[in-house]
Amino acid sequence: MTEHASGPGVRAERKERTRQKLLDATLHLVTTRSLASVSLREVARDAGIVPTAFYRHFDSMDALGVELVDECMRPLRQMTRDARRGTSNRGDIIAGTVAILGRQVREHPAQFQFLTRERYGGVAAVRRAIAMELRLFTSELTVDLARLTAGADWSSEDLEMAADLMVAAMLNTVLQLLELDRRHREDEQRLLSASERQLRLIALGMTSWRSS
Amino acid sequence: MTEHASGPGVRAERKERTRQKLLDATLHLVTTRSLASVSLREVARDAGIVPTAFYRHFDSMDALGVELVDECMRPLRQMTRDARRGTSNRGDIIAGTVAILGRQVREHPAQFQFLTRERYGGVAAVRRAIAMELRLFTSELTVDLARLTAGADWSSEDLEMAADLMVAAMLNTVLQLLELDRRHREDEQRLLSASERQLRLIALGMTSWRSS
DNA sequence: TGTACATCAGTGAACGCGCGTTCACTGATGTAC
DNA sequence: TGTACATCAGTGAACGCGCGTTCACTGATGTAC
Repeated sequence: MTEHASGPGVRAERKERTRQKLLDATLHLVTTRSLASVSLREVARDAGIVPTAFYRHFDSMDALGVELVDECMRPLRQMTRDARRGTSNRGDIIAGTVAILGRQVREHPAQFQFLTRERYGGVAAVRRAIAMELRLFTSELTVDLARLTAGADWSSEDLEMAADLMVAAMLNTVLQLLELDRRHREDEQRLLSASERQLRLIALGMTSWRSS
Repeated sequence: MTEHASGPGVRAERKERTRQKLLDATLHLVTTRSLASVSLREVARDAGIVPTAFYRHFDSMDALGVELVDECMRPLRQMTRDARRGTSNRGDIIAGTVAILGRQVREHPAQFQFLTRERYGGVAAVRRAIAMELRLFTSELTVDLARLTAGADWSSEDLEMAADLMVAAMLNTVLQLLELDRRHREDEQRLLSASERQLRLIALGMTSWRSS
């Protein structure tokens, strides 16, 4: 095998490039419509291959959708990592997190569009994949909150409740950001400011929780 | 015209019944898939008429979808009215509201399913109709909050921010309720309890807002 | 290095199917006198 | 009340279209010797 000595080889490289073209074409098509209404033939056409060649890469559009979830989750995971790093350096966790959220949505609108639209969309396998990733995201935030509230006798149930609320608030912000993305960008700061105050409101509630 | 003297007439009654059958059939089909993937022929078949007769009632599936939004909004509007009535009588607004939310979702799962799934679904006209209704819902809650916080110098912007957060939290609860609806109902109370604590956490934050 | 064979991404014809929409129609219900 | 005509919800045949999927194929790339 040439591959072991000198890399993936020309054929493997080309295959990977086509595969990526299929994913990109689908992501592009799905910004204006739902995944369920995008056909295999459309995707193949936009990727520049014949419909039958699609099967060299994915078993079905559903399978492609699941792969696309994984790819679109990368900005979200990056966001978590960035937020963690920012936390250890500066003081204001909330301002930093919201800024990162805004930047990620601005830079990867299609990915967030896909995730939020298909979260309750028509393809069950895609729904499940997104739900799993979001559960992971919430449980990570729960752990972060546990660290931040150490000593204030929070039950794990209440920590999860608070994390869930924060994730809901952030997802709501993402949806609002995506909605205005198509009209006027000037409102972005207003939205991010509201998002920041929402998280601050929750944090403020947490300082009084149980101790009130 | 017989109608003016003795009511809608046999023909009009039958037409209305068929129209309702079309809406019901669509609502039923849409509990497992997205509206965009439901065909006119399927709906007609389930309603017991020939595909071409569909056009006697709606111009297209999109038009039917918009009508369906209106119909599905009724439980939500009822919820708002019930919550208001409960507020004036008893003391604990939050517990009452969450109980009403749980009851409405339990009694009208298909309607909530449709609204939450199509909120960011593939049909633009339906998305717009739902967005309009939810904006109305949030603005009504903003007014309620203004009444409750009278004297605590809240800006209208902050009131809207808080109302938006509460609506996001409640929608998140609705989505979670619908997810478990298909598995085990025993968790319903656990979810509603978490939802109640989330709203309480926000309310707690509001009491310290600005005054902190 | 050169040759003979294997692999496999992409091709193109073909299929049967359900779709939305058109059209001329039927026959029960409604209206006018 | 009885009759003649109008309305219109629902019928059924027909259309052209894009769909997912099958199949045998081509020819460039990879492998073995």
